[in-house]
Amino acid sequence: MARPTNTHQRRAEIVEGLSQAMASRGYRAATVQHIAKAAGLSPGLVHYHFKTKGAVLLALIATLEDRIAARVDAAVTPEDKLDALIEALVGRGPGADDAAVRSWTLVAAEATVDDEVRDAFEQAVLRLAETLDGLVASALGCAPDDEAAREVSAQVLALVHGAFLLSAAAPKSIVPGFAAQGVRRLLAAAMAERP
Amino acid sequence: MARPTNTHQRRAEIVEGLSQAMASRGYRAATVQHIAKAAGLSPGLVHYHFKTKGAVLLALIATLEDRIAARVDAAVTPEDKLDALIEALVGRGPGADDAAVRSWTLVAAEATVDDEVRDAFEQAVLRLAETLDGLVASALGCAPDDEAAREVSAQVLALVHGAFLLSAAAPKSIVPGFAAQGVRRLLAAAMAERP
Amino acid sequence: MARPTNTHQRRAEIVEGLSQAMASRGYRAATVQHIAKAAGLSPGLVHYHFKTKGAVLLALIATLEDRIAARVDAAVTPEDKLDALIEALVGRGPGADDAAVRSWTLVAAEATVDDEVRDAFEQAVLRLAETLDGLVASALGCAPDDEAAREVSAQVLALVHGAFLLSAAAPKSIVPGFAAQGVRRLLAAAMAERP
Amino acid sequence: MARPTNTHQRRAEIVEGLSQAMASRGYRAATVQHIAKAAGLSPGLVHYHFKTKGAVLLALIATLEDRIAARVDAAVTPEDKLDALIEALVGRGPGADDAAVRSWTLVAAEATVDDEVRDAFEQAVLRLAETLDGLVASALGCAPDDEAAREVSAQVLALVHGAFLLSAAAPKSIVPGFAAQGVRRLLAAAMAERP
DNA sequence: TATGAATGAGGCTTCATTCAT
DNA sequence: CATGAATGAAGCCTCATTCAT
Repeated sequence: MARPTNTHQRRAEIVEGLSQAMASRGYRAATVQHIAKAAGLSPGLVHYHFKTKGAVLLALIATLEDRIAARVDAAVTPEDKLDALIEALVGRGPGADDAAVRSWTLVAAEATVDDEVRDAFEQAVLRLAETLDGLVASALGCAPDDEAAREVSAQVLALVHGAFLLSAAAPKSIVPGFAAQGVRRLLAAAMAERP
Repeated sequence: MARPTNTHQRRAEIVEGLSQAMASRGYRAATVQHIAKAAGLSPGLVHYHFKTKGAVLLALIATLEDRIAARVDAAVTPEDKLDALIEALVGRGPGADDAAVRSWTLVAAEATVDDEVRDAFEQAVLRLAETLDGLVASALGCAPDDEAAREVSAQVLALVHGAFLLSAAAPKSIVPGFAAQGVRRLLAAAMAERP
Repeated sequence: MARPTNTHQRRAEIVEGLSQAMASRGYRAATVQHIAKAAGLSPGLVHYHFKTKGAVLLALIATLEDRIAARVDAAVTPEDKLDALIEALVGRGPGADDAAVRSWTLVAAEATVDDEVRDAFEQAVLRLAETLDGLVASALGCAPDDEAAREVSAQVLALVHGAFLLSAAAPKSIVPGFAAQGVRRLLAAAMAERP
Repeated sequence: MARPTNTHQRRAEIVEGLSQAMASRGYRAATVQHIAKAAGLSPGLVHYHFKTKGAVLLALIATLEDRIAARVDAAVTPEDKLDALIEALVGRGPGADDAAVRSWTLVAAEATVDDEVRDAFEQAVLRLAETLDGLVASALGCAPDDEAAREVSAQVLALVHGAFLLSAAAPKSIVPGFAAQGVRRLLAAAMAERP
């Protein structure tokens, strides 16, 4: 009798709309109008499905994290998983989504400044870091909670985030592929340090 | 007779005001009122000295770059200069200015999204990178335009930027000092690669 | 065969929903969503049964008036009827309905400002006043259209409405029971004035 | 050097604008646009001088209370003061301001529904009630904190508020002057009750 | 009848910028 | 140079109402 609900679908569309809008103008400048237009919806509908614009951003964080995790899960060996995680964060390889990677960085920037966003982003990063710890430990041949593994893991995370930030903010300062190579260097040095 | 111009001083105060205001709220949310209040001035005066809010941001980029360069210049040996550059970007060591480092990251985020800011930020980064190239080359014992040196230099830059981004956006994901150690690892690995 | 119409029931539920919603937020802030939720219905259904939100308010006025009249009718002697009327308007006694009394005052407030509501509210008040005229006249022992009776009646009405308005808007300014006593005073004074 | 401040004057104009706008449409329907237009100002300026629309309402409460108190103060004998207070609340006599009296009732209605407004309105009513206590006590020839005096005072307040509410919401139900006579009746009855 | 998604007008508020003083 | 009031465009959000199902 009643209409079938399409809330799930619509919410996904709106989140995608934010991602598109953010990618080209940043979060603050991405107006609800922009989001709606990018999703092919009316502005009012955005607020029908999300209480506030901020709520869309939180949903986007969850979506991006899921997408990254999915790419890691799809890989089989630890080496492939490590590559997949890096590629997902740097935006290369199959399944690359430029808007998504740009959004991730812009979310980080917003997290710098908004408490609620920081909390959500931090949790997502910590979950990714945990995954990364295991992959790095496997590469180094040590336990996942080994201190060295965690340090390298954090450095890899920083390198990768910085690489994308610079690639977006100062494109001429980077060269394609340098991030992946940097990760290899970090791992190599850590290996060499081991007794 | 005419009172001495204080334009230079005022502009510096306004730029510093933006840095303060940005540090706690980001560029977009830092209103001209906030800038003026942080500088102890009236809002109208901001526009007397700068045509637009964007112009203040461009001035801030120049100021931040100068400050970093000054810290590098103050160091004597190449090793010290390298440390100084890293510390300046990560916000540690003497002369550390939390607002300045936060501002630098937030400028990077804005550069991601605003063409004019990107141009200015990119130029600044390229100049810093050039300096860094030399320091890295010196550490590796090769020519400054050696490809390996430039790659490592870019990786260092990425690592450092990422470290600060994460320290601000997901503080729990990082550990103090991990960035400096990461830089050492990158250099060590690069050394090891050399024939 | 055709399913039995439940329109009557539904309309009553919606009107009651408005009363509930108004009681806690006022008429303007009571959204159709609130009304529907309070009635346990969907928003669309409100507009299926009522053309506009204003139409629900008009129906509420009629309902409230009926309810007051019913309490008066249920009483037997003129004295009891008078008490019943006052208690109904002040919201005490058996059958008291806090939401209903609050709604009545809020309807009065809306009547102050909306022509259509004023017309409906005025008619209802005039009918109640007519009843009250008779009861007061009976108490005073004079004809229902005696000028003194009508004046006292109007004063009683004003006292009672003001009592409830203040009890809702400035609760600390009133004491329970003071309104009923005030009515007695008005009647006593009027009695004393008679030759 | 700087411009002389006109904040005080502007705030008063805005408050008066709200009073005008409210008088004809109620508080909720009085938009900031309406307020600004009634005051001959631009909408943005309203928010330059008041943080929110609600803040203007709070300022209006204070203004209305002051105005009433001023009329009472201007009278000399207690009898005159009592008359002045009643006339001020019912909106008759010299200094009558229809918009102000309508606003007072509409403020009461809003107080019914908004906590912050209720607090402010309640305080204002309590201060007026205290004044009224004294005047009634003087009329009855008893102490101002005599219980009877306070009861009568509250009844007078209720009668007067109700009278105005009805005069605005159901004009046909009232007759000019009935409120003042009602007050006299309340006082007369209270006198008669005294031993 | 009933549902709940969808629309679009309009409300409150913010803010870069201008300008009279 | 300096102040701070003033403007107006634009943003986020709400909500009565409509409509496909």
